Amino acid sequence: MNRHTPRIRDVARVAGVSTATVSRALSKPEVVSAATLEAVRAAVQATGYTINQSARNLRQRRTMGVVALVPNLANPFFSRIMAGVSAVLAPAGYNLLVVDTQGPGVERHIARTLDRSRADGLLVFDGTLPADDLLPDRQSPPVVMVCEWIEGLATPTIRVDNAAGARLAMAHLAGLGHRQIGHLLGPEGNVLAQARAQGARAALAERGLPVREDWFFPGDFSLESGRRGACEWIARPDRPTAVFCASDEIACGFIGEVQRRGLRVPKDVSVVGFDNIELVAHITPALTTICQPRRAIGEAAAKVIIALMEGDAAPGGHKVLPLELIERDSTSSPRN
Amino acid sequence: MNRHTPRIRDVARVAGVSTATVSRALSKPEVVSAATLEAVRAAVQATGYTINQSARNLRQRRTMGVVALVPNLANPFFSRIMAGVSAVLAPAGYNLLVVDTQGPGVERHIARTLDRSRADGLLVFDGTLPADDLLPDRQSPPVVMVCEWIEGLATPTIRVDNAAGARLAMAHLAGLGHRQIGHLLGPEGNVLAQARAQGARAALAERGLPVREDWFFPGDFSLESGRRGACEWIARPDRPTAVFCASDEIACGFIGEVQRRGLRVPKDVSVVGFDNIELVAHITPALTTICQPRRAIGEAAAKVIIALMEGDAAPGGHKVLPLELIERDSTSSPRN
DNA sequence: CGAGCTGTTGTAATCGATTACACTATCGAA
DNA sequence: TTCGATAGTGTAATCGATTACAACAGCTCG
Repeated sequence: MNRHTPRIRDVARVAGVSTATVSRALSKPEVVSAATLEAVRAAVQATGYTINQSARNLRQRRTMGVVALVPNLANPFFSRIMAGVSAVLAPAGYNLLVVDTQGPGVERHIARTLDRSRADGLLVFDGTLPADDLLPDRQSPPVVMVCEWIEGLATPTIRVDNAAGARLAMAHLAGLGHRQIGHLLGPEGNVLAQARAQGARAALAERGLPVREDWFFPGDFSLESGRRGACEWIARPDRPTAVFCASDEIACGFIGEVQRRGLRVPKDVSVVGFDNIELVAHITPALTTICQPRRAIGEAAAKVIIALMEGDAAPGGHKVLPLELIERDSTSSPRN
Repeated sequence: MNRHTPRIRDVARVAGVSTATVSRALSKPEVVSAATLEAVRAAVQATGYTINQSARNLRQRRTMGVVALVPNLANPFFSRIMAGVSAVLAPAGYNLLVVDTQGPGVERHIARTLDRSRADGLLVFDGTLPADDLLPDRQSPPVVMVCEWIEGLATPTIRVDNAAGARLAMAHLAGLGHRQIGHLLGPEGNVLAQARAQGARAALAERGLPVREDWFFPGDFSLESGRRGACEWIARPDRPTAVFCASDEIACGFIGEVQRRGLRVPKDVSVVGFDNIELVAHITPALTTICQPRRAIGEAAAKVIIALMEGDAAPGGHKVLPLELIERDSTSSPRN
């Protein structure tokens, strides 16, 4: 019958009221009379009307969209956080847009998202973005940093205390009797990696244990860098009896290579990871690791950005979620 | 200075031209004179103008958005596919919206996305959605099924030949000399799980090997279901000497539990997975698995949906991407 | 009985870009 | 010189909902 999708005008005609009334019936039902409300409902049914979001967005000057800027979408670390974000955003009527900050020519694309007509809010998971772009001004939507942060940028941040997590790990290893403890680092410029390394150094120093830079192996959070770390670790004549890895993926890569070389975990080396991704409970040995409440991080981030978008000026600012050491089978007392 | 964000009218005034000209200068530069183009460019610079997407969307009757309906966002299997999708969508100017099809009350939310004013295209990763909702009509945007599909729904689909993948796995195990081969199933209603199970059965039958239903262990793609499968497998007096798992996560859960019980892989049981997620190359033993080209799947899906959105009526329809068995260390000849 | 509410509805302006159509200037061909 | 084609630009309608404002009915209160 209708050659095009029904508009609010069609509903109004069928219901015998004005478009204003239809609009009100749909968005604030409490201001229209019961009879009219019913008529509108029926007309909506009859016409199969669905609202045109673009028109509403234009008029209301918002997009109902939240953009998540994620460094490397392929990293499974983010998936559970995203699930948490989505679980809060969706019921509130917001759309979750995902943008990968890696890859060629993304700068342009990111810049595009940074204005209000694109998104009402921004969740930034990447601490390496140029801080200038994220400064709050009239043009750009509110920003919440998640996990990572940018030094000197005062923006609400949801994160964990990474240094404290590193201390937990080191305390656990030291408590088991290890006195020679190394660290597999995350990527050089990364704030998480830095905080974890700094926490590890501090924990060693506090206990009077050696802080040897040649036991801090370079890496980048990836499996492959864990594997390389294992090669370097093995090659060292005086190698640490335990290592704390800046991520679970590093730990998996490390353990895999160590085992492939015929050594045993935890017998020959104890290993602690960071993140507690699902899988590490099931590898052999099950990985002792620092558990990040990933879903809670996502949920918290979503709640804060919603509060900001809906006008709450100061919705709590920085939020630091608790970390926890999960002891499994990859750590034990050193051999002797 | 300006109390509000600059509009095209402001640019027009500064450049001394009409809004129509500004619009043309920005979207089809070839139709305006070089001088005007330059003036507009300068004016855009001067005013800091950025286009208002909502207005453009309203007028052009599109949203530049593609929605991905994903069952369980937390599943790392999807992350690399999403990276592929994003890598194609972003340069083409489309936004990627992600919706989790699990969780409470999502039906309403999904329904909302299914009209043209919300998204220009739909990528469906969930084969359990009601087929009716996805039937193409004037109201709903084009749909591409990815990985999973819905029986009887003629919609372009990007997938792999799951049954063939299962055959590859079984052929590999049979080739090693196994004659008692089991299968850890995916979730019951899932088309992927069904296709893989059916392929596994067929491969066994073709070779005259026993097809024993009690060697088909129930599961749901998860690590935990792999662990449970291992418990059941161990409890069986006459257990198969090899198992093919419907996903890598199942395989990891299975291997972990088997090893925890003191048995060895592949000595006591050979294991083949499905997907080739990054991690399984690094566990011990490295997992032999069927490699899905996940990034390529994402890229292909994005290309097809773009073609559909831009009007190509028949952009190739079904596309089946190649699978490959990757032999690692979790499979060997049976003990005797 | 009239002023002042309250509750309900309609009219029309508005959000900001795109684009159909009309118009002018310029140039080559007849 | 005139006609037509072409290139470049402006005017104003349009996309579809929201909402400021006004209008009006029915009531209460003095």
